[in-house]
Amino acid sequence: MGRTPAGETRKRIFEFMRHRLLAGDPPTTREVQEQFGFRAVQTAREHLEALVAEGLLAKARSQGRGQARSQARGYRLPALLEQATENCLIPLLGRVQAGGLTTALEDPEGLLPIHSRFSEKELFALRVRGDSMKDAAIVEDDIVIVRRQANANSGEIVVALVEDEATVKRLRKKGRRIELVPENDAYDVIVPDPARTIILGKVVEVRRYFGTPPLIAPYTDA
Amino acid sequence: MGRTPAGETRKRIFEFMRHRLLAGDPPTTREVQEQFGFRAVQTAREHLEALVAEGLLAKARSQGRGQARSQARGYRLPALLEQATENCLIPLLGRVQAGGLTTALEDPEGLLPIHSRFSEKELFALRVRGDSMKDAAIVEDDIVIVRRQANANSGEIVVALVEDEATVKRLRKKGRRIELVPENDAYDVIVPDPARTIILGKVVEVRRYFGTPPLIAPYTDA
DNA sequence: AGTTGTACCAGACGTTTGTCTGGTTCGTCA
DNA sequence: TGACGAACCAGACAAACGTCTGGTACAACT
Repeated sequence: MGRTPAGETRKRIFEFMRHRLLAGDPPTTREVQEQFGFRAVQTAREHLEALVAEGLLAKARSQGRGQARSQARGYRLPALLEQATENCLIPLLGRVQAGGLTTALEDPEGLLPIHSRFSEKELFALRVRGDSMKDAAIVEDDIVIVRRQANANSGEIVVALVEDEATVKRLRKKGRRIELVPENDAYDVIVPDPARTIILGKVVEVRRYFGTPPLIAPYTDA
Repeated sequence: MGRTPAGETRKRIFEFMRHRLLAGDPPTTREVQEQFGFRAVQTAREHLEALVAEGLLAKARSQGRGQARSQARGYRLPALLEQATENCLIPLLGRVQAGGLTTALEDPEGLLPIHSRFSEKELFALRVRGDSMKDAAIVEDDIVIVRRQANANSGEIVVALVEDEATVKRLRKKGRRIELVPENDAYDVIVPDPARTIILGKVVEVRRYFGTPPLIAPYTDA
């Protein structure tokens, strides 16, 4: 029977699917059936296939062999399919004061879940200490997300290890020399000894959380 | 045969699972088997069950009835299980200049994928225009993530609709009156007409992207 | 030499789950 | 009034998939 107003149930089903899929828990056809009180699997299936036809859902490929049948729990969000490098966990390193090179990078608060175009392995996050980048709108307790790279262009904001201390500054190249420029009149430009300075990476993102701290997963792997 | 050095394959399997699960595409036991070239399903299964025993993986509950059997593609990341309200898509609204109340909130750039403790429905994101919050380290083109709420405490940063224009300011309450305080000496405090002012929500997060823009999903639903 | 533990293999059983065939009810439009 | 499509239902088949039983090979320790 055409019980519901037309497309109304369909929309609710899409919302349900979207939530489950974003949670990483793809439902089966029968779970959809039960969720919406259908007495036939086929009803749920027809709605789902209609959503696929509309392009709102996608079905996971049956990788490899025959393709007649889809896989179990195989509905996906098409937008997420395109961007494989979506969800990842990157180490969030605490505010480092000093210490050796290795210790400077091994004080993890945990793993920060982010969405990024970059590959997970080339990223890490660092909590900012001090106000030397105040005029670049980066302040104490901000989290900078850093892409590991040994070089950067002049003008980019980088994380550098100077004399075993990690610091966030704007990079300025003068010929073959480099300078680390704070964005705060109260601080002086650092002209580091190249032999004792390593560029850890380039800041690709800044985040600041008010009130509620970010979701952080416990640090598990190395 | 004890081919691999001990725990080496196990670690690689965990990495594989983690990637697949974060991508929202949980593998089957047999997919793990093929991925690692095992000739028996059981081998993959034993590794997976070992990871569950170590607490690195979890198995999805067979919700409801008997619990003897797990569901298909049922391995999950335990950290993600605990926090159901993880992954969500929130509308990113463009920089609004003017326009009616409704139009002010309906100029979506797309859907921004984020991880948050808040429920998806109470959140939206807004691109910041102008430098009136410069001293609070919020500048042009920043993205503020806002939790919808009609009231806020004094001192919190809010998004308010004043005379049909959306604006980010710090809220100050003076008795029954409210003030919207810019954090920039070049601007004056706004003492808005309460009848023509609505607090849209409170800023819970600020983001700034350098170089590479954020991942944004196309706007689909209403 | 025996024991123990890890990593692996072969094959099977039974549930889960996608898919199919065929049917009903209702609203809409010609 | 009939045709048609949308939404729904009943029941079944077959592939996918978790799980089990019973094995082998090898290293480490006693």
